[in-house]
Amino acid sequence: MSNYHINNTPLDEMFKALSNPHRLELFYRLMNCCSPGTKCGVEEERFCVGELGEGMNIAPSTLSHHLKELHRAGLIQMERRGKNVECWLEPSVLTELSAFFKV
Amino acid sequence: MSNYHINNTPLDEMFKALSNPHRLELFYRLMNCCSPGTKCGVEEERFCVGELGEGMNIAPSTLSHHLKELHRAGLIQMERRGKNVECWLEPSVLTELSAFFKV
DNA sequence: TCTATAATTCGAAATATGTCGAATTATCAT
DNA sequence: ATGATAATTCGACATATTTCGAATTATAGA
Repeated sequence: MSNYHINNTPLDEMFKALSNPHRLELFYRLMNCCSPGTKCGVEEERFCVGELGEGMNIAPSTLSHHLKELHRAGLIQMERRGKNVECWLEPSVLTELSAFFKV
Repeated sequence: MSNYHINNTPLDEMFKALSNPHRLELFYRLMNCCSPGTKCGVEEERFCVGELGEGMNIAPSTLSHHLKELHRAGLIQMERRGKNVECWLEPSVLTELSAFFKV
């Protein structure tokens, strides 16, 4: 049986986390803000939960739930800073996912 | 909104197809048989449905269902040859999925 | 044409997921 | 302390998914 893991998370759980359109959108937003040289490289400018969900038309509780799923799957990082909780993405996750599909 | 598609399939549907352990296993088996130079490069030696599911302990109807899902998501190819239905994987799918995660 | 094999379709049942609103917790500013 | 803002937890409900067995279809061979 395939037992492929990335950072101790079974790969199918990672894909499950990415299999919902809202969650994929959230992940995608973090992808496009955390590239080296752009926004989230700088710690002070990470997205907080509320910002991340802007324009997505989902309840705050749903947003929270989705981000927790992404976090549980090891896809994103979360950390409270004051009233906000900041989210970001470790580039190594992208590298390893990319490598999985590498021909 | 993220509208990332690969071959006309929304990316979240591809990940949904890969989000089930059995389906991921099936996909993985095809990945490890269709690399250039190995098995499935040669048309005569592609896996058929029954072979692909060997040892997975799922009913034939379940196996069929899962492969259909992978096919609907554009992840694998299927074609009847006699009594069997052959399955294989186009390398371009791997390339594009890998590219999505490329930092 | 009849039989065996490979695979699919169908219907049903159990389980999981996505979503919301209400209540709660955490933190900051006054 | 009190109030305001950000986020989470909880419970409920509707919908989707996974799985099976039985019935069906497709094909090859005797």
